[in-house]
Amino acid sequence: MPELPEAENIRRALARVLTGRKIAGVEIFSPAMREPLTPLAAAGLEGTAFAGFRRRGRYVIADLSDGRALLMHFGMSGVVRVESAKIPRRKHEHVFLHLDDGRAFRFECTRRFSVLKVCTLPEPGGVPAELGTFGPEPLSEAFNGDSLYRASRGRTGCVKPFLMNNCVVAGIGNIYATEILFAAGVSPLRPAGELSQRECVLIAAESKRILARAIELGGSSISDFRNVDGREGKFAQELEVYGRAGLPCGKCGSMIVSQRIGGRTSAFCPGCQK
DNA sequence: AGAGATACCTGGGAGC
DNA sequence: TGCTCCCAGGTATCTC
Repeated sequence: MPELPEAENIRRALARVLTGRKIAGVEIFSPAMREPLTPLAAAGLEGTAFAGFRRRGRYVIADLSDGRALLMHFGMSGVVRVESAKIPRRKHEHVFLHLDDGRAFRFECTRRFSVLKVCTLPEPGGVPAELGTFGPEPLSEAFNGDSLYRASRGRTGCVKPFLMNNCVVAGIGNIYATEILFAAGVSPLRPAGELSQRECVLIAAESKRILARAIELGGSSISDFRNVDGREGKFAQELEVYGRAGLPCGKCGSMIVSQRIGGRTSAFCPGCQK
């Protein structure tokens, strides 16, 4: 499903094919999503152009020529395509933003966990209010072992939900949190506040390495910008523990176990992760 | 403030 | 075969 690396690849692809392109019309087919789509139709988007594309965590922010922004989140099944509006609508395509060249920005979401909404920005280049509490970007210098160590002090909850908290670091989801903690050799059950500084340095470093690698591999799967479903990204082949419960660990041979932590399925290797 | 539970939604798979 | 049940996922919102 789309996580940060997939959102980054979607951002890059949209920037390539949509920057400068004008919206000619809005067509909504099924308004019910995480937030209703109906306001999109009344937002007066006709005639505005896509000025640029940014990303914050798993959100992609499309800056519009009128100073507003189109905020998008892909939930767990969101897919965007830019192709002819004449291609018959797929079952779960909920909205078309018609473009001035006969194509459409087509938003598909099977499980309706996605977000697509128009936002005002607090200042030019700022982020919509709902993203204001987000912590640092994992690939930025602001996120490092020291910052993670400081943020974790006093936290009694498990490290895995801590790492998945957008306010701590933006955009790390279940799959990548699982893989990062395996690579760092840290059990997902460890209380965040008990991590050593050295472990925080390792977790931050592995976060950057794994996310950068996944962005690199995700890029190749969407070259034609048709199918941006994260499940088809090549990083899936490099997962070491996620989805491998019951199978032997590739490093030590121990059985990978699965446990619900913070309401999420978590796979880890009891031999490698302490 | 922080932690945990829950609702939202659909398709796919397991089990009967 | 068809039915029911459960699970997957991120986030907002609720309670404690």
